[in-house]
Amino acid sequence: MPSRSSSRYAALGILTLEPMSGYDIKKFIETSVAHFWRESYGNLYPLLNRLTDEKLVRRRTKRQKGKPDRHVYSLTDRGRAAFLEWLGEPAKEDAVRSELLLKLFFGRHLEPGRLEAHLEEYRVVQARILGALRGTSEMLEAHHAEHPDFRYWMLTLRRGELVARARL
Amino acid sequence: MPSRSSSRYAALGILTLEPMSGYDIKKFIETSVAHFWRESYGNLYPLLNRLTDEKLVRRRTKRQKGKPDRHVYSLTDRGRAAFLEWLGEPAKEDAVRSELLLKLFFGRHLEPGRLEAHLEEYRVVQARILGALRGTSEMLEAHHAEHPDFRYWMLTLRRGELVARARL
DNA sequence: GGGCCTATATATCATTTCGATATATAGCAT
DNA sequence: ATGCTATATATCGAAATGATATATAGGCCC
Repeated sequence: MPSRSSSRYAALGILTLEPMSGYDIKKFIETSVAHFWRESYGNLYPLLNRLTDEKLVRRRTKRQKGKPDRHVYSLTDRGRAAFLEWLGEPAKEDAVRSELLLKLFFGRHLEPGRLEAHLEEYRVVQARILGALRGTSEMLEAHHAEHPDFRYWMLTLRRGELVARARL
Repeated sequence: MPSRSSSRYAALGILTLEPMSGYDIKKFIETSVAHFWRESYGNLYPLLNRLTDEKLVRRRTKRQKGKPDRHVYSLTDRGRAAFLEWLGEPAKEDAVRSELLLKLFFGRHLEPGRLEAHLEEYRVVQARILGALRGTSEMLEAHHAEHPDFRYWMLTLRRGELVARARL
């Protein structure tokens, strides 16, 4: 088993778009794939160091006054190859962990009102996410015509919300 | 922030049903909530030790010939109280990480056939999960009439599969 | 009856990941 | 003046994963 985590490929994939700093990568994730992918700094920064050691990315350091040095990472040929190889392999099953469903599962122990409150809150969160995503996708349509895939995820999430509504 | 992981409450919740060993808990998870919750032994065993130290569960050891000692854990009053408190709190957002969607996101780099192959594989997996779940729920309906909640998740998953089909 | 697989049962280990916190400053708003 | 937000990296403990080790009973297959 390679056991290489998919975090690394997420980072490499994002670097196919353009060279970025760790901070940029995090920002990019939050404004595009946040609804199905998350990264923490505590994961990202050590990861970028490892990728640099393995020569999958190249680091260039820019000194800045006031702020810490800015490390800009760009993909190497080896990095691109590794990314493409991963991309072609079948996707691993998602590691799902839904606290909401867990609470529903134990709903018998809950006084009736609470359960509905949990569900309602979930619905609100879903609606908020949907709204945010709609905003992003509109922006992307305006700026990046080259990503026709994007509608897939919007569809996915919209259906996700329908599911949430139906559950109520 | 309490930062208490929900793993502990999953374990406590399962122990509200009856006293069990770590092995039993794992088995229970696999045959009931597997489609939205997973636990590994590497997490579960240390967790049970911690819960014992915190007096949220009580451990009784039964010697067995051939097999290792069997540790049966039962919920204490404090454990039950902690579980109920957690149950009443709003559910945290799910930590989603979908490798499939990530690969779709970078689908531009993929030769056309591959993308469909990923999706098709996903659909097959979804169908398999659905089948397994149907089996479990039928069994539960026969044996445990006290859990009317169960239909929720079956609905949830069935819709999940519809979403997957729609995505294709 | 020998070999193999599955189930029972706990434990540990390296690696990943999360979540929180620390540090430092520029710029904007109140 | 004060505080908030954005920029930017880094580290730490705790939690979680996935793999592996150990040991044996019982069933199945040929």
